[in-house]
Amino acid sequence: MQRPSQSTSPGSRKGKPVSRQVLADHVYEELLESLMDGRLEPGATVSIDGTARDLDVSPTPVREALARLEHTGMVRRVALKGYRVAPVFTREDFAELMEARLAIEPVNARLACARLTPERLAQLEQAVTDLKTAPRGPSFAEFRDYLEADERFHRLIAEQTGNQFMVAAYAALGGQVQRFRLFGGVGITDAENAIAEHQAVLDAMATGDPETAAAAMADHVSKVRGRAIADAPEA
Amino acid sequence: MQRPSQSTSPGSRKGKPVSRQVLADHVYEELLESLMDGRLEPGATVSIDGTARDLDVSPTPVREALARLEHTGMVRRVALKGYRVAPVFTREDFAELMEARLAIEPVNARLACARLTPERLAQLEQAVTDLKTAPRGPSFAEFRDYLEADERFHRLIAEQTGNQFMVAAYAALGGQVQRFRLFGGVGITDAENAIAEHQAVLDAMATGDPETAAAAMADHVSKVRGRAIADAPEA
DNA sequence: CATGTTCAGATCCTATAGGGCAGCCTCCGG
DNA sequence: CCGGAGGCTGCCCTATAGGATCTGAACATG
Repeated sequence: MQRPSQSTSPGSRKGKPVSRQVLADHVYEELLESLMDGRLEPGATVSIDGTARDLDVSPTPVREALARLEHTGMVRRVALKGYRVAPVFTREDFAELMEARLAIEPVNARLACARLTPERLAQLEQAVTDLKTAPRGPSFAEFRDYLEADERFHRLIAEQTGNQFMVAAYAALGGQVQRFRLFGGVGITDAENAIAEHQAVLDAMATGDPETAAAAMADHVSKVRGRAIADAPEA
Repeated sequence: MQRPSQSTSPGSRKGKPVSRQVLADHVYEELLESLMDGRLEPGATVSIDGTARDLDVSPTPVREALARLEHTGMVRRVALKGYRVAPVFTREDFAELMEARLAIEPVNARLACARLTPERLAQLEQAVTDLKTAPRGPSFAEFRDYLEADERFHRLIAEQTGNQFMVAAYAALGGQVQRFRLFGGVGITDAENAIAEHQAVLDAMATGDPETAAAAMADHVSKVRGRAIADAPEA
């Protein structure tokens, strides 16, 4: 067994026991990254045994990781048939996703605004800065950082609400957004507009006016929806 | 192995292949019911091996079922330590939960109102009727049906939005509500008021006015919050 | 009495084995 | 040429075994 067998070195006595991981956690993260990066295309089957061979583990941790992933909507499971990557978004799916974001994200912005600390504000500013400086080339590897910064901005706002349930509700949506941008045919042609809208949200939150922040977020999500529909006229 | 070995009888040729289940599904439902019913109290450890012995299965399906349950927030996992039932709600947790419901459920009511069919309306009416007729005795077994009808009413509205993401967002909250009512010290002292508010939501939806329905739902959730805080003054 | 140590049981975690089912390919008879 | 039977392979699902780790209690020691 190639178990890491952590802390066999007798020297580091006070080695941080921070959230020790097990194989299933690594498999989960590996699969999640593959899904986010697009290495696993929509509709592709995710074989338990095959994944286990690829990652050089037994099927048991893979099964556990996939059971968790199923709840995120990234993969779907059919009993006795196996797992497969969730199919591509239709335009209706995208409309539903944006409808849900419109219901949740402005509320997040309002709540986050009320309990904003300088430290958290700095994190948001960093995200917007990363958004501006990230390369936006045509290949995926080139705008990977852009998407990551985008998602981070929204996730930070959700976390800053301090409301665990709003975080959970957003998490049920957040992963889907990035996946859609990979496979929905919508690239980042809207980068300039999106950056300006993110900046507007950030400014409103820095000002400290919750209603303005909520309005800015609603405006952003609404415009993202409009641009995506315009960019991807096909099904 | 006591595998069901479905359709070994040669007679039934076209036996319906209705969503074949596996052991992990049964274990999942069994654990979920135990959690909802309160047989598993908050903070109690859920041993993988022990549960496997109780249900007379091997630990593998139990592990898969618990991995799914973890994502619902009903149980928490610590690596190399095991699973335990999520702790009791604090008053802050409850306030957060109601805040999240206030953000989501009125939107659900508005969306559901727009695409209401007679059949779906009948389902909602049935839920309200069940709410009125369900016994409301002091013991859990007596108001189990009441809680079930309550949860069903809200879930139906979420499903009637036709928006899979709103359903997912609500599902992240729905289970928590029932659990809180079991352990939060709040019984169903508010039954009469709650029934009237549900009826108001139903009437508004039947009328077909989305904004009135949303307002009625917001009013209901808001008042539930107020009553719960009044009923449970302790931590 | 307080404190550190040891040990045993329970538990988690992973690997491996085997049963059963579905799809695919080949082969053969019409 | 074509359709079906049969074998083969891959996969899912569950059980079982064994190593690693944690917990709690008994016990020794200052």
